[in-house]
Amino acid sequence: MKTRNIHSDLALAILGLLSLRPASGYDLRKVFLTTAMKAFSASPGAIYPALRRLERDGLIEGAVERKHTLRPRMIFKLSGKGKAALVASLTKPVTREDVIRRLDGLLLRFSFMSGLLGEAETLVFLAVLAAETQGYLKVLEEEYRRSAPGMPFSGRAALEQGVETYRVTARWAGKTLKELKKDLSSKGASK
Amino acid sequence: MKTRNIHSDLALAILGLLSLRPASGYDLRKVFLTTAMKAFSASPGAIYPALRRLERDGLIEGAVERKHTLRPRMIFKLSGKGKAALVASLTKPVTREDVIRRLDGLLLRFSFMSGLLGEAETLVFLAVLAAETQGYLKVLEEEYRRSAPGMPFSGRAALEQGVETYRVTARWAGKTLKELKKDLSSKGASK
DNA sequence: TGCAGCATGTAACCTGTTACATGATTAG
DNA sequence: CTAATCATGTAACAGGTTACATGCTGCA
Repeated sequence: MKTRNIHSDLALAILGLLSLRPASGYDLRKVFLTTAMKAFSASPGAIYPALRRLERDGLIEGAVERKHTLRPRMIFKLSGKGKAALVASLTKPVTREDVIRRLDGLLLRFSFMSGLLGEAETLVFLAVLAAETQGYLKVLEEEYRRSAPGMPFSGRAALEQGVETYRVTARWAGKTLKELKKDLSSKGASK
Repeated sequence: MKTRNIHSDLALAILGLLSLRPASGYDLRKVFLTTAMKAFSASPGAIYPALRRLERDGLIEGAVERKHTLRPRMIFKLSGKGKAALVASLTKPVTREDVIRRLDGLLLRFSFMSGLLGEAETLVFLAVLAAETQGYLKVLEEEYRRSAPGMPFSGRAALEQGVETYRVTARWAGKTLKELKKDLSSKGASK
């Protein structure tokens, strides 16, 4: 069975949220408006077309609720195919490119892993993420060393922000990886 | 004179780079491939159409170099109109929305300010950026306090990454603001 | 001779933005 | 009664991605 791949972060976010509980387009909008997922588009012009595409591809299924009343809602839930596509998307290999240009997407994928992937797979993801982030940090630090002296104030400061951002992310990934490893080994011991 | 506004980060990055020195499409690609601006698309399918649009709108001007040889290059430089549009784009007010959804764009704008804006304007930009980042950090921290206990491991960890990222950015903005203020006052004193 | 790098481009496809539009329900 | 909120959508437009395509130049 060929699982269609998910193209955009918005589609991934929708599938992830629907993996937690069924929801209407409006429910999803509220999540995007009121939680830390504000980083995503909450505009109807993005959400409703995305839902239609996901339904067209068989990744989600909509059911009309309160059919008889005058204000029906479309409640969507993840299909088997949708769950497969979501899991496939979460387990895609992590590349340096992803770390540089799509870090948000990587964090989004990670945020949904607990309910959908085993701890071993989550661990692999985190390990690669930590390594690649650390690696890119080194590259950026080296560039800073070379270039900073000749750069104008604002350019240099902006580069500093980039370095510091990757520094905390690398630290965070390392810390989180350790936590997860501890979880795993304590479970292994109690077995 | 109505200065057309710049729509994408890529267009802004191109104009910013051309404000430093004229360059060909290929030169720009190399910058995107080899410097910290890797975060931008370096694909020809993005850069060349963007250059054509900027030229169409009169923001840049292309001149064919080495016309007589068999391998001509198009060297683009910023026009007066382009510089005006760039300055206008750099001085647009900073909103909370920008901090949440387009932080990269804000940093990009900041990175080009030194040569194009006065220190006073740069200072205003940084002050608002610092305030809004700090403000959103508070919101995220509050959300973490409320939600973290009930969240699954990976969701909570992802939220932590967000909090820590905004924390360093807020700190960075505050620190950079202070540096700039010191610069300004020492110049004022020596006058 | 052949390969890496220079230099530019096109086309199909997908997605997001902005702005507009509609109508129902509920709280004050 | 009326404003806010619920709930869903459409259309024009712009932009990026991927993949493909072309031909030159310098070097080994």
